[in-house]
Amino acid sequence: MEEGTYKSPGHCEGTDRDYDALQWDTREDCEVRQILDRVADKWSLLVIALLDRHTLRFTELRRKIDGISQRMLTVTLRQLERDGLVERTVYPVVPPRVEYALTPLGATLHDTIQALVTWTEGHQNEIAAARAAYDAREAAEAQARPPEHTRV
Amino acid sequence: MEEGTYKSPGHCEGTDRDYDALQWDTREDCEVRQILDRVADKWSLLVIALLDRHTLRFTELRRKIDGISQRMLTVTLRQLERDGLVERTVYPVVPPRVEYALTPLGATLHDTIQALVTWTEGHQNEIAAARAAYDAREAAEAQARPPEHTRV
DNA sequence: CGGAATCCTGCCTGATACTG
DNA sequence: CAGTATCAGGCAGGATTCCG
Repeated sequence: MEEGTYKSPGHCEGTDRDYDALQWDTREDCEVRQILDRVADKWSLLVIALLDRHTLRFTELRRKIDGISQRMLTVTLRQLERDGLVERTVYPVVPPRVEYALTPLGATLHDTIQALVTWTEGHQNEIAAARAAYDAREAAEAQARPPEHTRV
Repeated sequence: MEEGTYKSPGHCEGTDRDYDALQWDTREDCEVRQILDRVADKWSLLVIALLDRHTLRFTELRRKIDGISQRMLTVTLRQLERDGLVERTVYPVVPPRVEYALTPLGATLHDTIQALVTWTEGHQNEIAAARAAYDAREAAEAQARPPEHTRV
């Protein structure tokens, strides 16, 4: 990331204006897709969710977000900071102390993200059931299905 | 992906019960994290957002979601179907016709996701401004910063 | 403690060919 | 059309090391 290098994964030069309903994907300033990719990021979402009002230190975040590598936490925090969603405060003390907190903008996003978390918590049982049903169906079909050209 | 192989990226055996505030990350049935990773997926989010009431065919989704590979669309749709969020209907006609639509459960998720999309659309300018400010600050610091051990 | 730098692996994309 | 299969190439991300 040199400086302001938007690599723009989405093309942006999408000239297909035959969209009738929704197609904010590529067009519509094109930035929406880019921001959405950031916001809809696995790690970003967790960081935003955790920074609900209390500030957290780097290691605290690392510990709370099980499975994240220190590199990805760094990268994620930098991105969120650049996007103006998270504020990074460095205290020039002997053991370095860096605290992260949501900016006012980040706080508004937190509400939305929290809704997503709440939804997930409230529907995990239904999803688990759907998965079980799907897997059972799959297994049954695999059973009944003749081994077309399964070989071996 | 053999059949029901939950590889469980999150450990689940997290025994650190020193969490005081939020730590739904690893514990709390542990499934929340897994589902959240699915829901907070770049492609899943776009698919759900696009399937707002109208059903869409495979190719239609592919065309609307610029940048997605056919493989990832297939994978994403399968996962969403397994999670009971998307329903896949196959019409046994000569040119195969497969339609995807949100299930009732998926529709409830759509509302939440739509809120995220709306937030993004409504704040893209602020984010763009924050990025510009951040980049300018970075550039200024890089300018003023002495080339410590830059070599060459 | 909070990173930055490096290496290295694995997944994703993109292209192509083949089914039903 | 709606996939599945395969291979090449790139890059995102994990693990490790070292520095302020």
